[in-house]
Amino acid sequence: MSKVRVRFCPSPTGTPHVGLIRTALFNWAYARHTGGDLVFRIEDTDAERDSEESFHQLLDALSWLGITYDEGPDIGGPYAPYRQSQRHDLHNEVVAKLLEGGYAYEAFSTPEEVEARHKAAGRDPKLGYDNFDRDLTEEQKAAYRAEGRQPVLRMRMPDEDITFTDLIRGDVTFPAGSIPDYVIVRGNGVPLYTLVNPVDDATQKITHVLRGEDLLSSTPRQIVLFRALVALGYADVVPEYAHMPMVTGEGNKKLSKRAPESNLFLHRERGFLPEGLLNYLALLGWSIGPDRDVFTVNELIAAFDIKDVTPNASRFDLKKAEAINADHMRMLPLGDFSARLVPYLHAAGLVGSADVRELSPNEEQILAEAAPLVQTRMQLLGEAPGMLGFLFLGDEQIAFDETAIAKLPENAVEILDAAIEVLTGLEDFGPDAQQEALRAKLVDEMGIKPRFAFGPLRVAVTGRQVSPPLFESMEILGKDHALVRLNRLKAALTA
RNA sequence: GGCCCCGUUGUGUAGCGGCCUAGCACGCCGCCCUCUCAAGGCGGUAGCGCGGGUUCGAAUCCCGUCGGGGCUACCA
Repeated sequence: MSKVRVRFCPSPTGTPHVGLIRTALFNWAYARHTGGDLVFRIEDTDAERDSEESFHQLLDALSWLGITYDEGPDIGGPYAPYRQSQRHDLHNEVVAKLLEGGYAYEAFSTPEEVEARHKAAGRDPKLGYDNFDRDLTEEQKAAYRAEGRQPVLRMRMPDEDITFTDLIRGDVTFPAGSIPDYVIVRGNGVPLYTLVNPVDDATQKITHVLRGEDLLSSTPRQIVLFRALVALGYADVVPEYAHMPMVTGEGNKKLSKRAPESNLFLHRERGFLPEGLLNYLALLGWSIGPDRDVFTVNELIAAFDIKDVTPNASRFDLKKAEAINADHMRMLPLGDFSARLVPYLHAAGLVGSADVRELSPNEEQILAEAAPLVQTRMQLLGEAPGMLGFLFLGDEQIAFDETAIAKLPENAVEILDAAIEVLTGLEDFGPDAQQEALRAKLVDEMGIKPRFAFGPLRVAVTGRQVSPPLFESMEILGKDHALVRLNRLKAALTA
């Protein structure tokens, strides 16, 4: 069997969408699994909507996720160019051949005329194009031209059922006559996606077209075109097709570009790990095995087969995505985990650089000691500033959370006083020593329940109700700063 | 309207005629652990859309039906 060649061919409009990325992921996983090639092609055929910014976002997205391709606009390859807008000569050449061979023809009818004919014949006016111009004589065409009409080019659909075997869904048949002759070139001479996509797939020797279900119904059209391309020598064979289920949002509507959870970069900003997001996305329509849903990229590649993808649409569930991401955070070696927190801490203004290697010795030390405290307490890297901010801020910068203050016990000041006294006298400021001493005083002697005894200290030190473990946190801050903070809350409460 | 696709707990899935009194994960609820929150442990909640067949036996096969989705552009 010849080498698998798949492609990912987005049009550069808007910011990358998770559904789009899932398509890229499955193409990539299939290529890597089979030892084939992934072609990255930009379908910038629609000058109105396409943007260079969007193109760069696509590159950014793939690079962030580690979805590597073997040929593409930025790295070249044997079937260059990889931007559709640069392949017009080829497209025009094919168009000429298609016309010449009678596979396509010029059509002059306006939509209004088509509709009028349907009505006149008592048919549903919404039926679509009626193949009226199929056999126009040269005289008729000349007459239309004399009126100043610019013809579109339409593919001549055969009067027969079209069946293909979808790798995910099995045999799919479209009855003869259910698809009208469709437009491949606009009146202004610009070719459409319907032409250009199969032509590029053919000339770039794509063997498997793995794409979204929304394109399922355009497949018979493309197969007809492909057959013509084979006859004309542009293609070797009609590729295999697989239509992946849609990713839906609330309700069951397809996830709109508007929905925040569709925006890939928003997930990155919130602190998804690429491997976590990839893992979750792979779960949308695929599973690695009966009792498992967390896996590495390499495990995905080893196990992935497009045939195992389910045909039913799946809903994007942020909660589950975050849970999967949390698992990946815990799988990270500590050093790696720490390093990945840095950009988020930096974005919040807590450290001087987004690069671990450029942290100050002090920042580096705090991070090294604090990271293990929070690795099981976070689902997203973006939670780091909230969780660890108090360690990087000065004592005076700690803002006491209002609801945290409100929940403090009546005798908070008394507790703080006792704690200050106990801690001041401590030689060993390690967490065990702190705990032992504080428990003896607050819990055993004063008879306060642990959760109330330590609450005020937590608020004093971190400003919040929820934080990393208290004693370890105070150890990182050091005795002096811890005491300053305890006194500071006491002052605030007695003021 | 026409054509096509899809239908297992709230969500994602496993299931491929008997292993299913339907498994796993997320979610949700409870308990344990516990300095908070997590993590971890234990337990609970909830499903084969419906109706007919075929079969000794159906979530699994067939038909119908209902429901959801996609396409139906000189967008991609």
